[in-house]
Amino acid sequence: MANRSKTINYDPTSFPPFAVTADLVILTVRPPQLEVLLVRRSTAPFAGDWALPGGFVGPDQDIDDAARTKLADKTGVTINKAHLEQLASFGAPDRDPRMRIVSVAWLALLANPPEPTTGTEAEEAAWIPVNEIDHSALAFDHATILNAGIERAGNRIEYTTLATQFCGAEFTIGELRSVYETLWGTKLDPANFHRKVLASDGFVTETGKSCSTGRGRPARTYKRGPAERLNPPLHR
Amino acid sequence: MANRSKTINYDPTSFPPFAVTADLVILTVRPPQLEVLLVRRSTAPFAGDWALPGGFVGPDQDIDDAARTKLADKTGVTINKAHLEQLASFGAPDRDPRMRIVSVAWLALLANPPEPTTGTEAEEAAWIPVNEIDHSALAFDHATILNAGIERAGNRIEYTTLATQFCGAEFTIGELRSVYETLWGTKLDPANFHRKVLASDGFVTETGKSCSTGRGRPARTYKRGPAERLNPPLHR
DNA sequence: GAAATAGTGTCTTTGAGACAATATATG
DNA sequence: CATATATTGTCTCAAAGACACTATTTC
Repeated sequence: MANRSKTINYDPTSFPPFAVTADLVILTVRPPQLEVLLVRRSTAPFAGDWALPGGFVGPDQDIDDAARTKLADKTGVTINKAHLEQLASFGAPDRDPRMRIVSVAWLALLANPPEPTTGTEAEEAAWIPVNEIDHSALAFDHATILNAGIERAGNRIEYTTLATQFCGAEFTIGELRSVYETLWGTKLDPANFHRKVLASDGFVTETGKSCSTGRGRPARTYKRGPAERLNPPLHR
Repeated sequence: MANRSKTINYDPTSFPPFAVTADLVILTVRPPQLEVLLVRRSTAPFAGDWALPGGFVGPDQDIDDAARTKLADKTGVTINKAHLEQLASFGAPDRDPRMRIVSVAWLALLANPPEPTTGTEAEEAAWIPVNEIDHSALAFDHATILNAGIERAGNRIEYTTLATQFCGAEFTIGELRSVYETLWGTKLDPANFHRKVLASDGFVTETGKSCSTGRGRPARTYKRGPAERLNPPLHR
């Protein structure tokens, strides 16, 4: 192969190989907590530490397919029921002590996830509230990746309708509001939030039904609307 | 190494290696045109086609360092004079016919760049107006990457002060406006734009000087302010 | 003076946010 | 009834955009 650069001038097949992994920040909202799916590592390095679920990308596997597969593998949730987007790649030379590994990180947003399926694997997996996580105890550079995922999720719901991905098929405006409050760590005015959501074209559509949530007046329920972008956006 | 997944269950050192490249979308604004730095490939595959500048990440090289190095190599511009951020990674198995290559793409924003330094390389390099590019003629999946870069740049300048990266050290409000108009492909009201920029705290700071731009009343000049985020944001 | 660009003033509309008021459930 | 949540109404303030107007240059 010809050189493509003066500064990096070699045959890439001649040096120790890179491996590429797909690592996932899988978030769910259980008000008032934001939770992330973590696995406990059973082997070195970082044996016993919590880590993001992830795995190597196969030789003939598309990188998004690796992410989708891992998501289904860990949560039993197929891609049509969740949101999955690429987050960023992390590739410091020493981020994994075993070999050179570049991690392509993904962000997944999920509603009402089942308990993690540890069945076929030796690893322990669990939903952990993000504010209970000791970031310095996460394996590799996963604390950095987790932070990037949480920040991205908070930003996304400002301009897109993705907050509904954290709700079931039918939900109340109050439930949707608690998603925002959880991700943003703020309290929002119920009255103003209500009006803004209904005014945002295509954000939610009425089901015609109501549901009692325990105390208080029963709320009307809604389902996801056709819009993907929020117009106008919501502000923290 | 232990298995980290049921679905992907092998020793990554045992399969044909991945290579990782850093590919750059280097943009500059020469009103009324947005231009990108492309190199003409001299070898197969895609010999003779235009491609994004890029190169392999070295075995012990941080992925951002590979991007910084390539940027300096191609433009002679050091990182302090430009903005560089990670865009996304592209890793379809067949995106490069030679071998498995995952590309980490980066976005660079530059003002008044020198002509590309083709000196030490055999490759032809040139600034090409993006609306003159035949996307189907770009090598690999670089059309996709280029589009992602242009879209990202347009979004970034809504919420951040990065538009000033396309201006020289001192610039007029009109020059700044033409950056927005070029990236967004719209015309903005000069009066409202002027007021909004000056009202946005820390966006620009006065130099006290003026400059004549040919015809019309000479404009005051400004330099970049301390702010990184735009408050309130600008809208298209 | 005509044309061009810079910069200011002002009015209208829209959305954000505070908060009062009403509606309907549970205990 | 007290309390809690849902939903509607209303008022105020800030920002967006339209656009008239003034300022200062070149030709």
